[in-house]
Amino acid sequence: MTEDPRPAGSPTLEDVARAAGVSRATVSRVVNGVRNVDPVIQESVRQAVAATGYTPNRAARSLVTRRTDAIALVVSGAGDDPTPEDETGGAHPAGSTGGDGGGHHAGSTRGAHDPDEPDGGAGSSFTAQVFADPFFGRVVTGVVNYLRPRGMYPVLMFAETSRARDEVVSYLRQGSADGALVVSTHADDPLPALITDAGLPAVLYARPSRPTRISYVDLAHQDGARLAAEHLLARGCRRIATITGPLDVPAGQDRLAGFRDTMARAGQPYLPLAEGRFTQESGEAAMARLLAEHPDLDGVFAANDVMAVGACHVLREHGRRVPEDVAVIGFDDSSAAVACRPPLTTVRQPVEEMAAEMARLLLDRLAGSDRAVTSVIFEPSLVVRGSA
Amino acid sequence: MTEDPRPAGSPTLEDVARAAGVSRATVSRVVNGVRNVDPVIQESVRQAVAATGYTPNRAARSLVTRRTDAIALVVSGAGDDPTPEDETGGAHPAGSTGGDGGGHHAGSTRGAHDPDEPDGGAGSSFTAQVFADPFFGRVVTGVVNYLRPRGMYPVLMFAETSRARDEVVSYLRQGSADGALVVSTHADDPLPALITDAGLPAVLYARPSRPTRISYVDLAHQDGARLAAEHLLARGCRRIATITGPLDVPAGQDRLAGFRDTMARAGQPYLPLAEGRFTQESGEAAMARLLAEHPDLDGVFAANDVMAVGACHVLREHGRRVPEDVAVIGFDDSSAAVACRPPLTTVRQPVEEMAAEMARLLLDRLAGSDRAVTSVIFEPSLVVRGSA
DNA sequence: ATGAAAGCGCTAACAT
DNA sequence: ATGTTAGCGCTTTCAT
Repeated sequence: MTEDPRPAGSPTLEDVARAAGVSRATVSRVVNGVRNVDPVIQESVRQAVAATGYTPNRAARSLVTRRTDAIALVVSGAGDDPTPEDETGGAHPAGSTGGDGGGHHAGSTRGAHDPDEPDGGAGSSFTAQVFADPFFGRVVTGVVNYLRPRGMYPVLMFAETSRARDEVVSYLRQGSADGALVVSTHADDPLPALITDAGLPAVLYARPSRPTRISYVDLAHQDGARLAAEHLLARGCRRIATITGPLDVPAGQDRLAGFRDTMARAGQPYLPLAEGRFTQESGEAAMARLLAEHPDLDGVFAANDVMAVGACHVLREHGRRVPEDVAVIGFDDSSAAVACRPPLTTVRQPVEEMAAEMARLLLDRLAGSDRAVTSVIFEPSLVVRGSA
Repeated sequence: MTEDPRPAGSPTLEDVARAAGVSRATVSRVVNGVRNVDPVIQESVRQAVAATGYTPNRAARSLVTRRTDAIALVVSGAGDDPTPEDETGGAHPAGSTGGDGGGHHAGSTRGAHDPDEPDGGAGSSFTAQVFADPFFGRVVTGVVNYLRPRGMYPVLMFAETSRARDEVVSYLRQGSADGALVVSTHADDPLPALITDAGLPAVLYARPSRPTRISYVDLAHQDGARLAAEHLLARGCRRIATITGPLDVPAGQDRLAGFRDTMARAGQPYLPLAEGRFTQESGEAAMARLLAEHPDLDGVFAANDVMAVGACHVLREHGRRVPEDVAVIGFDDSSAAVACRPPLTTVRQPVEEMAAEMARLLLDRLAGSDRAVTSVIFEPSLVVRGSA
């Protein structure tokens, strides 16, 4: 009987305007907090908003503002498209605990799903490996903590194949996100170049291995390694070895360089080393090699905590006490460090703060207030716990 | 000189249409793969698309389709807004390695930032705790692996305060995402109800502690606990204790119930227990309590791997060998299980598959093919490694 | 300070 | 099979 056909969907600006007896433009101004609005009208509009339960439609808003208030957080690898023989090779996310491989399943497996790599399966997939390392969770934490107060949320993407990289670029070009925060886990990652070539705003975590005109945050890795070396030396260690990160990525190179330099300056020209891949498993293997060749070593610097944990395990299995017989020092100050027994003395990388800064740089760039390409380098610090 | 004022922004459908000499509608059809398009025209449109470098604008598309192809992945807590005295209390994300607390920072701290809880700082923040547990990374992995082939990506959100919950609801109401996948870490989480009350599509990971008309995936926790009990019993353990999860969440309750029942049926009516909070730290504390009261125990079931790891540490420190003196069995089969020495025998929860299923349920619901509220329960399985 | 109107780029009837 | 047209809901000149 009434001539008030309720609008089907959720209320629009139009509805609010009608309810408040003003124009759409005015409601829009109030909603967006634009000045030049009569306080009285302002109030009535607010009431109308509340009464109607109005919520602005993001798509409509984006269409005109050309902003989405979403940013992509992409974890990038350097791999080419996977080829049959490349399945497990090449890729080594910066620190994973390695394949969940071992262990045979016993007991009832009458689960509703096929156990052989179903959708979303863990497998040795890149995404699975990525989160096995505490590092990425910290990046997410830092990014979220910075973004959230600003009403923004990260869209999680992975770019480990060229196909995935194209999808990321495409996603950004569609205007699905205003920019990208990229954490690269590999050397020669083509993604940063792809993004900048497309003229898309982005900021990196860590210096790209290929020079690229793009802002990034990074750690003074060499300084961190120096802290580690000095600590080991000060402690009296004289037969020191190191488990490096992958030597094709800057972080791996720099940590080694910084450590070796400090050792050399201290009159220790010979530094046994074994390369790891930032995974616990690789750390274990590296430690075993080191121990085989240098049974008398009394100090080890691992280029990250996860490998240090692996080293501790192997040392213990070989009857060495940590830190009494062999002092071990890690890098990152991740949750793995405190979970370890003894807790790891380590070089702290303020990942959360660095990630937040990365987000800040991107947002500044988006706001247009800071167009220049810059880099922000953080200082590491030593955290002394039980292992050294 | 030419009368071809290049469009400022990126090319639109209009541009492509002009280049191909057809109408916008036709281009739209080609782009969206709608049938009824002459192969010849189809080809010329494709060329025009390539030539112009066209990419569809997501906002414009969303505006009319009312779909964003984005889904929210929200990690939810039950906390009220934090009050001064509530800072560290109440909240216990389902498993974190506990505060990074210990360890004093030494050495140079001439970092560019204030060390006292800056933007994005780790602190004891909810987000930081969440990712300290391997569990969430696995959820993300499963969700991403399911979504990605479908051209969708998760938006990461945290909802640990009532304010944050409102923001999540608001975000969804704005049409920023088509639906939500929610992983609740606490008992009495109000978020599921808030979401369904708002008529928003969502699927849960784990049965809500309050009955709610909402689909979810879950694990047959009791069956898992039974597997653990049977294994310990079969192994010959007769003085068995358990470290439970928080007893106000279903997963904690069910795992205890299943374990206790199986023990009772096996003629073991007395089950010493200590409650943990799914964190390594709490697992350590619980183990210490158990050991103090029952120095002769020979088997321990921890309600998750992270606590089991803590238990192993404490047992070793008290001179017990695992598994020779005390057998330890965990739950989840997370990366913590294989990282542990000895590697943990554990009850596997197929988190990645469950998360993928959760995503599938949501997408089905969004596609309208499946409106009914359902639950999918997965079967756990026993993974035998070294600790038991 | 407020309203009218244009238009962001796209899809989906509807017409042909 | 293709083109025409009418919006989707919003912000933003431009008038007033």
